[in-house]
Amino acid sequence: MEEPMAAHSQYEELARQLSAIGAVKREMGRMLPQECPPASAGVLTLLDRHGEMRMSQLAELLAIDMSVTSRHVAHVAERGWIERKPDPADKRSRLLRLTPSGRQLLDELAERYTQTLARYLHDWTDTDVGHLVELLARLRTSFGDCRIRAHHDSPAATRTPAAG
Amino acid sequence: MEEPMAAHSQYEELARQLSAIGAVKREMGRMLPQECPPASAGVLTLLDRHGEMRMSQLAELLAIDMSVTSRHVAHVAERGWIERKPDPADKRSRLLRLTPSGRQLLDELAERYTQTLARYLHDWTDTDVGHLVELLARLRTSFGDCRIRAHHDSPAATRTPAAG
DNA sequence: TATTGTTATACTCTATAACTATA
DNA sequence: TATAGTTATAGAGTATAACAATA
Repeated sequence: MEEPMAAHSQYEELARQLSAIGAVKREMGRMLPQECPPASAGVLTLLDRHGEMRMSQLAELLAIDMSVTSRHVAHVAERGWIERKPDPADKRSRLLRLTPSGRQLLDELAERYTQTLARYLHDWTDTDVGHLVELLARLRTSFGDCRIRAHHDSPAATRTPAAG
Repeated sequence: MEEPMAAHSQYEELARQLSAIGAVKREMGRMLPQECPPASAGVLTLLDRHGEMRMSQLAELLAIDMSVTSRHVAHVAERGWIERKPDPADKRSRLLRLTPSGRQLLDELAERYTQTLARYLHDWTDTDVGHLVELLARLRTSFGDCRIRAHHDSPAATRTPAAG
């Protein structure tokens, strides 16, 4: 028997846990190689999963403003991990794509992530990890779906609201 | 049938989800009142739950360096949300305690958190929320337990390593 | 006129190191 | 000598606003 819209007694506790999970994120970040901050790893991972894309799409996937995305992309491009090609369909756009060097770095990242988590989560079952992954993904979806309509009337969400 | 130490195929996915959960944290942070950034809310919440404590204890609970804790504490103290009393048992220490004003702000925070989460998680059951809270708490524990031994030999973890 | 992407500026959060005052 | 706490400095991350180039 599930109870949607019930007491909500655990909302404050969830807020607290979300606030405190930053410590775990920071610890994961310390495992990254030099020159590759967490934000860069995020860019590379998304380009690997979703393939070639434009800045605006990447900003949407990262759920951060495009101005911030632009900086992160410049960082990884300067190090040769991605390439930026002009978009033949729209000369304002640039198409982002992983380079072989970037893919090699991703292999390194995957190994470090796996080693780190294997050490910290040695007493977790695959089922536990799967549940957590599933619930985190669902949490992001629940927030994301609302975010579109919540802030402004514009459907493009991760854009600077353009002058006030 | 659970399988501890199995394939670990979902470790990369967990790393990705942890990286992306920042968007949810930021959205929660936007619901906070002026003058009260997320870090201040964390300080107040912990003092409410654990009662009067010293700086070092708070830093340990926040899982951040005491120098950072000092800044956050100064911020909330300047606004009258906590008071810092000298510790009669150790003149170097200061005892932190919520003020009535701070408790009043906490009531406001709880209401905002609850309203925000009730809106975003309207289709979640209490069981779902409980699972997520439980798994996040366990994740922090798994990382925290390792962190003590991982960095240095000293058992006091959240302290600047004192000169190199 | 609107949109894509970049850059400048400011703010939050964190870590390191140097410092003080006690212990 | 070691510890509790503060402050100065540096670095990562993000948001807002102004801008250039193109649609």
